[in-house]
Amino acid sequence: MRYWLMKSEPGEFSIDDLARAENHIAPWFGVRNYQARNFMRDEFRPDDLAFFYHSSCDQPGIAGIVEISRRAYPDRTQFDRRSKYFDPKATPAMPRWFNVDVKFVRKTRLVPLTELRTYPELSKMRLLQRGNRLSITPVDPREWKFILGIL
DNA sequence: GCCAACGTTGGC
DNA sequence: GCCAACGTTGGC
Repeated sequence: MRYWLMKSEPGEFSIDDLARAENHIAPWFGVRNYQARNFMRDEFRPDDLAFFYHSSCDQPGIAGIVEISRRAYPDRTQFDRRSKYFDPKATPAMPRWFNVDVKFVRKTRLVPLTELRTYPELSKMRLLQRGNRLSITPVDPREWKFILGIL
């Protein structure tokens, strides 16, 4: 079982939106970065856990915990001409983008990015590395455990 | 709104 | 395959 961190702009999709979703499950669509895609497509497994991170907002930080509930499958927004995630080079026979389904586990207190940066235990965390923009990053089990301890 | 740091594109 | 130009992310 592995741990991850997944970024979402709460204006687009927040932890509360997931909590309100039917069965507490929603697709994590719209990832259009190859590295992030590869993590989801090749390494995500059902039962993996992830921090739900709110980005590009007033208070960026960890907002909740989710569980992967379905293995990667083609992201249907890539085929939708009206979607901002439309990709003309993708075809159903040769899909380019994938998403997983995530299930709401719980909300946490909002742990701000600025707070995360203060802990030496997290100094190696991928999220905190300079210039990191990846919307999906692995989380070391020790880092995961440490963060659970400060919630 | 700014801008650093990346990622992607496309000409050669 | 190189690399300049351009686009995007995301904190501030």
